[in-house]
Amino acid sequence: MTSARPPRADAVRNRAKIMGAAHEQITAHGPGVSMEQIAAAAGVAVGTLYKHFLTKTELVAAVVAASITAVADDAEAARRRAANGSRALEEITGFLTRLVDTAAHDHAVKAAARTLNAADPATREDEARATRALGELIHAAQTAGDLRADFTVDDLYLLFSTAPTDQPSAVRARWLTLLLTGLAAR
Amino acid sequence: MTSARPPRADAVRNRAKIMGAAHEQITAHGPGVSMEQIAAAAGVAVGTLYKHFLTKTELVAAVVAASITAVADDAEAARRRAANGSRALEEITGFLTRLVDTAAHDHAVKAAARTLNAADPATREDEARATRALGELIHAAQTAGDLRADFTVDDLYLLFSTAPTDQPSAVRARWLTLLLTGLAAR
DNA sequence: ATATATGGTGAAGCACCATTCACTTTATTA
DNA sequence: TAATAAAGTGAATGGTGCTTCACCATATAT
Repeated sequence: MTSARPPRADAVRNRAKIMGAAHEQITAHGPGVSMEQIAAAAGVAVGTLYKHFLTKTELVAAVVAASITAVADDAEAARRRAANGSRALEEITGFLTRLVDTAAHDHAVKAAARTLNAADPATREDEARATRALGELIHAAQTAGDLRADFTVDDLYLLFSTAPTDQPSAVRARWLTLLLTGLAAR
Repeated sequence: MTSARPPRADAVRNRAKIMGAAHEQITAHGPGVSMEQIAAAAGVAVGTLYKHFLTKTELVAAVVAASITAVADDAEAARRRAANGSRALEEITGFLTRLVDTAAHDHAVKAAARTLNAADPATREDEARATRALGELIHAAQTAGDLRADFTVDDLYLLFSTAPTDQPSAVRARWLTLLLTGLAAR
């Protein structure tokens, strides 16, 4: 039926260059960068961006989606380590720390946090992968008696979305400490 | 020396109208609202805004400063109640809850959180008032044995700046619970 | 080698916004 | 009441940024 001719070689090359430049620019300057700037970084004309992505929104979404894939991969790696015997709570805090540290100098990941539950099928699948892996980690930590029993994956997403990504590393560490041990006196 | 003639009556009236409209518009639509829109809401021409405030930045700063005054007043009221016998920790969580609830539908307060340590003398004084009152509250709660001993006013500001103000009330409540009791199993 | 559709180009259109300024209106003062 | 300086006006300016399109270049298929 839809026997679309395969894309031209230069089109494939340019698409990759555009995605790379967009990721780089959004990471550095936030989703506010102009299309002109992304085009310049990719070494193509603005018009070319529009041959590949109908709107700027679509381009940003593609970059964000790639970031989510990376996050899902990290979550699965953490679960695997926990299955091999490392402590699940440590894997959870490690995952969260890495995520927050990344977000601190990567606007793309930060944007991803706000995008939860609003994307294309492939991204939905990545979200599901992350949710599955994190859910298992949480369950393991609870079984080990290290994590409060009512903690959920949504809680974890909530905490990430509120992380102080614009603060220096020491402040981020303090934030995690307060979170882990709570405000109340022991 | 500087015997500047007192401002005209209509100028005073318009300044008030502008501040009111600006606060209202920023609360509703964020600091991104156009000067046109603020002028329309105030019932004056754009040019008039510029007779009172040299730039948009200055106008926004004035609105934010007013919000900070209100916050400082609230902090002092909470301290007063604690001095009269109510529990200090409850006053702290009450203060934080009110602040977050307000920020949830008031972009001006949210902007104020980002403005800490960067303003005119009067605002500095308001910040100092808030910090003094909250510091005393924290000390009282620690003396009562309700609050972790290493908690500081900066911690409180950190937590507020990371509050999920864009989430529904139930989520905000959950956030506060996690914060108070911590993630670790009891 | 030629044909042709796919991809690339970037100037121009369009919309939005902050800011300015020459001019008009009006509160105040004498 | 007349003079005058303060305040108000809003069209115009200039800048930025997304998006479009008529045209050019070239990779691929025959």
